[in-house]
Amino acid sequence: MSSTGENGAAAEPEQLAFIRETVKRAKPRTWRGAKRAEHLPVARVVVDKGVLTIDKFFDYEVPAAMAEEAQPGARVRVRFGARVVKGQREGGELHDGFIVARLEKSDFPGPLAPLAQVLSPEPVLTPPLLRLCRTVADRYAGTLADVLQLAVPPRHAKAEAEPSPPPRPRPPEPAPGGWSRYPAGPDFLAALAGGGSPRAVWTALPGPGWPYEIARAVAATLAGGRGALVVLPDGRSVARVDRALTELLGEGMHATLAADLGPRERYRRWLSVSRGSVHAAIGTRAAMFAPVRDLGLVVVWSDGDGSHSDPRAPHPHVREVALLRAAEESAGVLLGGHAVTVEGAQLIRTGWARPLAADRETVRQVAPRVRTVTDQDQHRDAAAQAARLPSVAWEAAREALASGGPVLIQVPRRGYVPRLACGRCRTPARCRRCEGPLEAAAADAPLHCGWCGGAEPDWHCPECGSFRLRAQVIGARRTAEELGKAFPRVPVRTSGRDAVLATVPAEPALVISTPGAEPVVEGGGGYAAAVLLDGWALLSRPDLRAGEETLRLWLAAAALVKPAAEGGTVVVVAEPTARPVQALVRWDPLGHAGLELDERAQLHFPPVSRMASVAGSPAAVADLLGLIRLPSDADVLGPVPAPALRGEEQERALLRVPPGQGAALAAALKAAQIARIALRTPETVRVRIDPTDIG
DNA sequence: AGCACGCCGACT
DNA sequence: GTCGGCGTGCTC
Repeated sequence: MSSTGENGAAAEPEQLAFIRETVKRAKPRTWRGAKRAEHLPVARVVVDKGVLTIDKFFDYEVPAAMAEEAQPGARVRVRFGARVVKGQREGGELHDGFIVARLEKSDFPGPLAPLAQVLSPEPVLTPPLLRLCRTVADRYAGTLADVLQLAVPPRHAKAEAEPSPPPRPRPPEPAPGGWSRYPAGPDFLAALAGGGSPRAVWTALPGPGWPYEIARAVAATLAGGRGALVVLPDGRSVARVDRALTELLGEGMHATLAADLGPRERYRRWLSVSRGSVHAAIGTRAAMFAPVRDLGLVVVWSDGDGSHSDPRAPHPHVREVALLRAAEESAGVLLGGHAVTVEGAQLIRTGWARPLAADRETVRQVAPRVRTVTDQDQHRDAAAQAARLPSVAWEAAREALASGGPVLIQVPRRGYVPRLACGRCRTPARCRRCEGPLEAAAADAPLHCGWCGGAEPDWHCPECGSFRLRAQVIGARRTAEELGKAFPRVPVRTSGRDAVLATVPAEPALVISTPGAEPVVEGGGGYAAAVLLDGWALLSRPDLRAGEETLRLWLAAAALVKPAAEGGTVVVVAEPTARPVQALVRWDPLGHAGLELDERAQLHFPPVSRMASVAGSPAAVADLLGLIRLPSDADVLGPVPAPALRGEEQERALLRVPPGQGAALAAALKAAQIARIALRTPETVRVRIDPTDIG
């Protein structure tokens, strides 16, 4: 076969793609014997190479032709892994990297290879961004290269060629607005405007005001001559703050770094921040690294939301990155939400942040009335019974619809797949032979075991003897169908995973939503009522955060309901004595977070202790645990069997250290990982600081 | 990761 | 004598 490509017409698409790629990107010359730059001839480079370049910088010679462009922060290509043949350096794979410094001389004893190419002189990796990425990598036992991938967006040449507008003018100091509802609110704004760095854990009042409060905090920071950054958990909340900022400051005063923009627009906006044209940035998770200059304020909204945790290694969390930035860049912090996380409560308790909350009287004025009801309380009405609505919930929904407002029904996610449990006492229905979960292919279909497949024709509950079964959670779709029958002639709208509604009209309707997908009522009036169904399903999840998370989901829904004075009612179907239920009834998220924090402290759980998980094959986990040199008062929990991965047996161990030793734990884990690579141990161990799924 | 260098057993 | 085993170490 010819190697010259005459058979190109028959080539596979991948080959064509490869050819196009190689043709498009000009091959950098070797710069063999080229003159080197006279001034600062050494470029220190962070090479964007996977795990194996264990966090080292490499020095390269700067050819004279690149002396001007090869500035710190610039993207470059370098040859890596070359070999020396007959005194000449040959080959070496091209890798992308960033210049971190220009130096007079290198401390590397051998000869330096020249930079292959300056991809772009744009100084994207600014010193503060580099410092932040280094700090985040250390905090999470990850590599700088991994964090850089999260922090610096891919280059888009056209976007880079466009000039950014001149720096935006500073807005005037805003009036306190909704912040005057919080005793410490006006002072908080004034401190930001005055160049101070106040740090607050903000319990946001229910209602539609919070995006405007965030916008005012941003405006105050800009007015004081500094920059501001806001990170929110999803696109809908970004859009709300985006609108509030535009209303308050006008067009073009902030950059919205949304994920759905396309690479060019995204990079264009990122550059407008990096170049200092725009002083405020908002966005979802990835925006946590936005290179806002002279940062005066970082805002994180709803820091308990799971999407603030980055799924990519080393899994940095928006709140933690925000706190690291605030410390490093002397910025203020606003950690806000309708709920308060345990981490927020801890920041208050240690004195690092101040609580920013309204007094009880104000809360009473704006919060809806909350009632609890157990789901044993069945309604007499046949339709309500079919919809499994307790009578209190049924009445509340009926009255709310009659009053002319929409009613929100929150249903835990699960779809149609029924996981069965005892209809009376909620004990999961299990197979008598293998303890596997019992399932039914359809409602009224015969029972069988989900593990061994055996039939279970005459099940009864081993705990209470009941013969009644029910699906553990009825999904949003089926709830919608059944409620539609229960309330004929009332429109039913659903919002969930696949189709999330941003808003619903302020008219009678049943709005069925999974937690976190609740639409906002147009016009700012709010729902007339909300019914929070199947609370037990949220509360009984085997997760350390189940209580905290349930309260967060409930408060987020309840915050969309009208104040009690305007008839707003929330009915939560759950055991009334449960702590999150109590906290919802009293609308006391801060108190709840404090109690949770006490409990975590007692049990030596995070965030009072710092934890890390190590997962992999039993041999690999044992190997790492044998190598690691942990701080003396560290605990090793496990290893225990974990769910198989691609059919491979897996184990997981948890490492735990007391407060203040998180950095030591991360360092020990990183050292052990490096040692394993050096010893050429084949199987990798997945290390995760602050694991999210601990039962 | 690749890929070379390096120091001990059976072969043309 | 040499070819080659993959242990060990490096990549600017």
